Amino acid sequence: MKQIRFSKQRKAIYEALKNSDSHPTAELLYQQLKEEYPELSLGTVYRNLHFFVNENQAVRIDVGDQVEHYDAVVMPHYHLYCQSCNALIDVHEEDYNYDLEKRVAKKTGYDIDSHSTIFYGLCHKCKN
Amino acid sequence: MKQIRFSKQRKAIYEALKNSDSHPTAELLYQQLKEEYPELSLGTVYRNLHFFVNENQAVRIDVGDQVEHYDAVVMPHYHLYCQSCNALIDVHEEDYNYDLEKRVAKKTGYDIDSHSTIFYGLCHKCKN
DNA sequence: TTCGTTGCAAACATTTTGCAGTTTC
DNA sequence: GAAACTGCAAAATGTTTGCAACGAA
Repeated sequence: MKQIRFSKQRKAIYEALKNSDSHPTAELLYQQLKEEYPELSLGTVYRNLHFFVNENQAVRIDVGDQVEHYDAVVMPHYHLYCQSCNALIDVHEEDYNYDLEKRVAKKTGYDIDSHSTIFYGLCHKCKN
Repeated sequence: MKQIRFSKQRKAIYEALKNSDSHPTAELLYQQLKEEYPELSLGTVYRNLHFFVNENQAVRIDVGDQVEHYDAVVMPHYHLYCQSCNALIDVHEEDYNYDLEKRVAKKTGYDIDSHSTIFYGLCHKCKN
């Protein structure tokens, strides 16, 4: 049984992630945290983000822009990816459809754990 | 107005993609085509896949395994990504929900072009 | 004191790109 | 013949990793 330690880097990375609603990448968190922890390394950010995902303290979101986005909100929800400004935005207004998973599992015979749905389009700013 | 030319490489890549139902990556198509076209280059495969996506002759599917998958079936449909064997499989049994897009567009005020939903779980082989 | 965690830098994997030569129309 | 396309190889990008030093419990 592996012991878990809470380094100040780990705490800081988690706080920064939790306080962000922009679904930041490792690089973004790194840039942001470097001001307060100049000795911080990008590898540490990656390692901790993976650690959080493993511990169910974060989820990874892949929208197809070649970078991993992370979210400390682990409750399943949908996202909009703005094709103009590349923002990744929560969609609170539509409930995550667990029923769809059950229905597809039944119809297909696959075991289904979860699903990810991402909307592509334009955010409020960019639609004008 | 840019003229389009149909090189034998372009035709071969498109045929290979169309005849595959495994949602191949550029690398996979490259390996497969190299037998018949030993001089083929990976860059050409990438360039053509991007070309097809631009021309709406293919779509890119991102499942979070760090590689781009492509599909010559451009009609929107869902996919299952098997977390055990990493296969990417079509889900024909559930209709693509255009209504969801409309509903979310209305509720959120975003312009929505499309959405991607990927189910994560286990395929028939791997669930046993 | 132990061993989990870090910083650093090198390695790795995937995708993109510049350029000279080739092919399509 | 013009310009789109290719092959090649180098560059760019994003992520992972080995290792010695550090630090949390």
